[in-house]
Amino acid sequence: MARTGEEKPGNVWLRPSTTRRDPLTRERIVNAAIEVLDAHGADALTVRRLAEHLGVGAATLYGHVRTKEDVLDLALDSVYAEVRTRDDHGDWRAELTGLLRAWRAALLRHPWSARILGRPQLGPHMLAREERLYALLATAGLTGTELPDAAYALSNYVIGSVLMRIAWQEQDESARHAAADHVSSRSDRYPTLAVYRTTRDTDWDRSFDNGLRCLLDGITPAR
Amino acid sequence: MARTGEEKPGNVWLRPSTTRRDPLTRERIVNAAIEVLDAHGADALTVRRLAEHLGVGAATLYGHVRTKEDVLDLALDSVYAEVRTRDDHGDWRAELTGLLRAWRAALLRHPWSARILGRPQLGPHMLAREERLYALLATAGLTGTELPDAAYALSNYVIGSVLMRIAWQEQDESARHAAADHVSSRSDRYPTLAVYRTTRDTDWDRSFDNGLRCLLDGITPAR
DNA sequence: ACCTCCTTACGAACGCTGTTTGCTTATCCG
DNA sequence: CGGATAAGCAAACAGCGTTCGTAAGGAGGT
Repeated sequence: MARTGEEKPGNVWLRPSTTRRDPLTRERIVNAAIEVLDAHGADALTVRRLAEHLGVGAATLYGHVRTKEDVLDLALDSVYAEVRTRDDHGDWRAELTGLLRAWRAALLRHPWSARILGRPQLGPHMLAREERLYALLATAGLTGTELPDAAYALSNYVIGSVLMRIAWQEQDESARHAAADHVSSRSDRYPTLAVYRTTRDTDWDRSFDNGLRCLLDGITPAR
Repeated sequence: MARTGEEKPGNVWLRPSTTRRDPLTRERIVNAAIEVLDAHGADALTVRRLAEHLGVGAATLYGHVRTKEDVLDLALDSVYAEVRTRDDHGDWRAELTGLLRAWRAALLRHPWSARILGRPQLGPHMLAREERLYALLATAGLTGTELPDAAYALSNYVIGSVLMRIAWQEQDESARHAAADHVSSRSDRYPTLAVYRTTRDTDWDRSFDNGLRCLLDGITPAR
């Protein structure tokens, strides 16, 4: 239809694009997925909606990705890309704290990540973060099984705190009140909870740092 | 049809049951759900399959439960019922360790639980477990914000370790090998991982206990 | 013994979901 | 210009959670 002799100079701008209107790529799919996830949550990401968001038919996505789960895995690794792995404080302990805080913060910025945390991650950014974690623990002087054990403990702690935080914040104000009432109205059965849970407009970040400090204290090798 | 004059003595045993063949209850539903979940995993639990397992139509379930998610929440609380909350070691620390180990073990016994951990739990058994946790920490001498902070840290750690363990064990042998190869073949990019991850036929229980010890060391109030 | 009430059960349908198939369409190369 | 090659996609499929109107069957009054 185009590209004939009657083509006039300047028509480049009229033709859709020299290469098929910007080609669908895995990267574009993942970015669009993250936009949808951030804007409307994990449940809102359906193949059809994602395709629509890309101005594309649903079946087209399957040319670039094998399943929807693939998209989620890629999206999560993209979140891990936000974690700064180099950040020189000199002090290994300060740096480790920074790494884990950044890890947690990145996940909290994308609450839908909680739904995907429960499966093995092997993406490059995720592995880069873990490499950094191991390297810092080595700097700290850990060796043998102590090192993976420490990495395991710290990872568990971060993952768990993200999960609980998101679970708590994703229910609305009224549900939280109802939960608090539920406990305090059964103070006979839950006496200790009734006392301490009411004081629970906690500063999550401070609590996280506190627990992390405890862990790091325990992990530091005996001297 | 029955119950007429032609009814003969002894026929009680032939009639289905005096009260409608044992009535469907929320409890029966939850137990059946756990059976299906344990036997075939989280994905296999569909409303129709659950109904079939109960010898009942799918729509019937909605007379006893508002949504499928309700069933999952109830099932998870049922798992928490397996956690012994009283178990006198005298020593608070030993008891706390026992409680958290039992908590983790119960969840690991039902790997589908990992899919549900990411939402607020308010069931009676879950609350009983948490009350026990708070009570033990109070016994340990914690007060003020230290107490919920410690509970938070310990919970995070348990939840996280369950999640990671299940994520890892749910992929088959070949996938685990592929993952290990993937890392060790990129030892230029992941030097520390390549060294320590290969030694990773870890004893998960020992690692868990190690981390827990670290946490408890850090949590114990200064004297 | 019959009729009525009322709880309980459920087949069928609705609007979704992720994924596959086979055809159409657009671009590139000779 | 023509034929090859790749990309895009409507339609269909099987299955999902959930709703609705209807049917079934024991309880209680007459």
